[in-house]
Amino acid sequence: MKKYQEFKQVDYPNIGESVLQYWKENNIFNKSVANREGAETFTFFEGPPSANGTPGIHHVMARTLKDIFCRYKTLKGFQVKRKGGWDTHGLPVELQVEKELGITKEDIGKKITVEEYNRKCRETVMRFKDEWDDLTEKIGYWVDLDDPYITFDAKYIETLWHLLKRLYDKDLLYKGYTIQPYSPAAGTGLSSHELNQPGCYRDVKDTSITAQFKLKGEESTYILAWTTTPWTLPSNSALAIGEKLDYVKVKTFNPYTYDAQTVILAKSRLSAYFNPKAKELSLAEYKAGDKLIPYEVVGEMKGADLLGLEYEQLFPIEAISLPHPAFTVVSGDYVTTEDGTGIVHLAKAFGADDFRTLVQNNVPGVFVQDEKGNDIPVVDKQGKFLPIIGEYLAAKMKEHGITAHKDYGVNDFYVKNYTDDNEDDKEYKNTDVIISIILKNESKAFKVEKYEHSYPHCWRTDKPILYYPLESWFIKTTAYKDRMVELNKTINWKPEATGTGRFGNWLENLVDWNLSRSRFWGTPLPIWRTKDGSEEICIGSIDELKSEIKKSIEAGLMESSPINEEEIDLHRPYVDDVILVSPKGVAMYREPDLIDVWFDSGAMPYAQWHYPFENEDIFKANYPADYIAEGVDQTRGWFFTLHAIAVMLFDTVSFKNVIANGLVLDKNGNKMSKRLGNAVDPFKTLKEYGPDALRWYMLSNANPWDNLKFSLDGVAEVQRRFFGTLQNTYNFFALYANLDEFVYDKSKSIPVAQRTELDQWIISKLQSLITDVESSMDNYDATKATRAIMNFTVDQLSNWYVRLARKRFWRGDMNADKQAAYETLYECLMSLSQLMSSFAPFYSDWLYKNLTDSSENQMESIHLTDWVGVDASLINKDLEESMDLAQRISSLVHSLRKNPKIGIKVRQPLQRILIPVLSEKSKVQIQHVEDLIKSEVNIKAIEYIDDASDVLVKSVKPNLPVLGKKLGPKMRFVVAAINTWGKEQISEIERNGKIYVDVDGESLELLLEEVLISSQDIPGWSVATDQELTVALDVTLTEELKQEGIARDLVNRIQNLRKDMGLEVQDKIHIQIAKHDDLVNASFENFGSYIKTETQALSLETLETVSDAIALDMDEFELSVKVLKAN
RNA sequence: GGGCCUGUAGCUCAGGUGGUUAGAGCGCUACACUGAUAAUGUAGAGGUCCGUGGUUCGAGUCCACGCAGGCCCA
Repeated sequence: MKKYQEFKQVDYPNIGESVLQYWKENNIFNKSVANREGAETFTFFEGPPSANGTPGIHHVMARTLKDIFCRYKTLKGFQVKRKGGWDTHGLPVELQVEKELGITKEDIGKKITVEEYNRKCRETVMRFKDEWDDLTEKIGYWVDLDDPYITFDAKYIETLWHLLKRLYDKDLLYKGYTIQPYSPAAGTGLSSHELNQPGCYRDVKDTSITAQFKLKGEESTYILAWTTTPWTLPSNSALAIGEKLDYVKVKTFNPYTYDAQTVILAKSRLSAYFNPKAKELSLAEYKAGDKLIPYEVVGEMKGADLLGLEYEQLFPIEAISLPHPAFTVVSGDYVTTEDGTGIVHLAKAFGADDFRTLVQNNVPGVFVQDEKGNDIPVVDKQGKFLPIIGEYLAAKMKEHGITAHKDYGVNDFYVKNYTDDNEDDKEYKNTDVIISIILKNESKAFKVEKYEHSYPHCWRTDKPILYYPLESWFIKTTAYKDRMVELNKTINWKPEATGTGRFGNWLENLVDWNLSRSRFWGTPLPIWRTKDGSEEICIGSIDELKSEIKKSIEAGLMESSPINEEEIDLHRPYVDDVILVSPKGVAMYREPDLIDVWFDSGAMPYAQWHYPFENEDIFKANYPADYIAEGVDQTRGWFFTLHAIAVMLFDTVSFKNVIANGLVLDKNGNKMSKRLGNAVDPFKTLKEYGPDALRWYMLSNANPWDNLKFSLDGVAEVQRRFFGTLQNTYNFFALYANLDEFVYDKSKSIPVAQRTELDQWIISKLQSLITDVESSMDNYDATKATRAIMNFTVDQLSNWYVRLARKRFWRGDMNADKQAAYETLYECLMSLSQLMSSFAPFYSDWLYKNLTDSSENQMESIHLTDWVGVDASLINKDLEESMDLAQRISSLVHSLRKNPKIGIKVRQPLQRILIPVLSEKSKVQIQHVEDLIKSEVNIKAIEYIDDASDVLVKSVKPNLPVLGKKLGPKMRFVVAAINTWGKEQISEIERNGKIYVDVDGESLELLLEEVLISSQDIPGWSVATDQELTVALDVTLTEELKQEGIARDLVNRIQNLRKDMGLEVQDKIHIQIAKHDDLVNASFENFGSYIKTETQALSLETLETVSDAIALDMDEFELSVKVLKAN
């Protein structure tokens, strides 16, 4: 019975499936958590995905990255609870439902009730859960899928309400407004997502005005500002300049009224406003009506010089006059001179930049008061001017005799075409045009023209949108900005720059968090208000809601509770039907907004455990997280909301270590998309390559925080090179271990110190590998860890250890040396299975089982084992250096042998190599591995050349890093001098430890350690060198060497014959050979026993002739040979 | 427009604190090995280190300005 299973070929996908099955049947994941009960916790937070779409290959990346550190920490002895989660709210779900039902947002409440709509959302959002779970399992992402948190769950929402109330109680929740895209035609705000719908941005021709703002206290001097939205001009309350930009003062005439005037604009915009042909014209000779308007630059200044200048309000309407510092010049960092005048007109209500700039400068905006005393803009929500402006414009039309396609009443001044008036009417004039004409007539317009630009439109009504102030609820994150910045510095970000740069800068420029969303499917804002806004209540729990409902029913405001007590649902429409009663006995209605879904996910550390209503102990043991990982696109999303809530409410970080991973692109570096057809199907890839190679490829190919150019060829390469090599190594072990009936038994194993140097070396290398993997993983660097494991497996273990030790496994019967080889290889494979288990969880477990099937005290799975750390006593750096020399020397000899001038194949033994040694130490180091080198490159002896021999030629070069610090600019002279040195100077510095060099008449002392001495040549020999190492090869072929070469050739040919005959490794043979020339005959005579041993021949006969012989091609000649299988 | 990331061989990527001749794997070419064999080894060819300036005795590495691609935000 075979102790170690052997495999002809390996079906990696099948390993994945069968190991997965085994895990399920034996509950391995649960055990891996349960086994660590009572141990220190390592906390991981799952950033919830949304299951309303199918998972892609990038999710394999993200989920693998999450998985590996949890597995690693489990091995290290921590208990790692990982609760899965689902993100279920938000616009994408709503849009998908609307698409499927063929409805729009307007239809909600009309064609379909909110109740039905939300039920549909609830169904849709988990549609692909099964597919997600399937992928999660198949890639080996261990996370609790049976009891995940779900953001639409009433308990989950209850925690959110609790958190919101805590914010409310700290005065961090307030109602304000912000400038948002708004569709007057649809009467709703638009999300940036809606704005990014194809076709939203359209090229339109709008009337643009360069308006003239008259400076106070100066005669006819104007600042020019350009706008594509003239209707915002009545709301102007400041002008912005760029402080570093250059501006000019120009004397000229108004092109419409021909009045003499002085204007100010950016210097680089001169040519856009003035015809160069007019430059030579004299101002004095100008006559009103002349087409070419002369101009003269009369002053120049920086933007900073303009700051604080005051000007007259453009539309002097009493009701909208403002106190100082309105109508002054302020600084705006976004001002450019790409178009316009380099001066930007600011209207607080109609631009986000405008709003921000004016708030920063404490400049009031143009607003009027409604009946409640609230500020409202002069444009109403239907998109038309309030009568207060309408009256003014209507009066001005009359005054200037302006006629249009219709009679404009005070309520007709829509700022965009929301009326469906016929724009093709010859007399058609919109509000922008009317404003332009008024300004032209009043000498307040410098230039009016049609301007084509891209402007966003409402995707539902096709009408242009407005940027408009909308009411919103905010979290006052700015109040905690400094603390957030401070605590962020304690977070270990991978990569670091995302933490300091992208996230750090974001925190530095923090604005208050706009929580409000005007939608249907999401967490409702738990705030109820009286109609006049004077009283309000924030509800923080279901119990509180119930008791407030009770009060309200008692007060007679509701007949019964709209909330189903049996099955509590806190969504709309039920909460909207709840009317509460204020302390003064007034009815309170819920603020209709839903909250930003990012609050949902940012609250998961608390809500996943229904804290503080339940599970306080679990929460406390698992907060904050030790580790999280998500895409870098989440920086201002999940990473921020986690951080913000934690800092504001708990004064702590939410996570201590975080990896922000990059994107998965296609192999050409393009974004993957289903539409373009370059998306990689994860299920198909898994089926073809299995989970381990896929995971390994993704981790090892590039750092996770860089974008990954995903290529199936890369996966195949990992599979072949790494897994294939490892599998070959295992198979090699299994084949011979089974033949020798070797079974690993630690208690009987030979102490490492008694094994060969090769064994000691690979064990030492293995310890170094463990150190590397540990430190990489402790530093959240999986790429380094996987690369180190690969290098060890392929280069050290397989291509050096196994290759050199091969014969020990198959020659002769079981003995101590053989046992040591088995044990060494076995120990390496066992260690590898644990080291790689985090990254390749399936294959490693399978390997572990194959290695331990016949062992008595095996664990059920590698994932249930304890981490076997480094045994420092087994590290032998000296030996590692020796072996490194052996590898390099062998490589040099190989390169010499295949040099065209020499051309002697490895099978032909050679007498000796010569190695110059500069110190006794390096000589001893090489001597340690002499036998290995000799057998590897097939030479009989190594001879050393040291100072005592006169054939050694040394060379010297400067030790630049050392000398540079000492000499600085004198370096190159000294370097030049050193490069001319010969034997004499070298021996002088070696003898005295120093030497003097003349530079420019100055004598400089150079020390021995400031130069590097190496041997580079042996006169009369072919040498090969690699850095300080030099090897010479003796190519003399003696008779005996030739005979041995022939013998080896024969062995080689007979081994081929054996294989062709289909013989098993242990089969014995008889050999008959026909005699050839003297050299060949002598070879068989002298090396007969060697040939017999190697080929497992019982006899070797040399005969005059051999019947039924095969002609063996020996390159230079042929031999008649017959091989018979022994009985 | 702003912030951040990336740019090194045909491809995928390494290249502490600046140091003489910039590395690995894949691919390619040649050779070798043939009891790990649908494997493997060795060697070779292949580079304006995105560009331009600067700092320095010396720059792939540090600084500035650009270019190209990407992400996020306006």
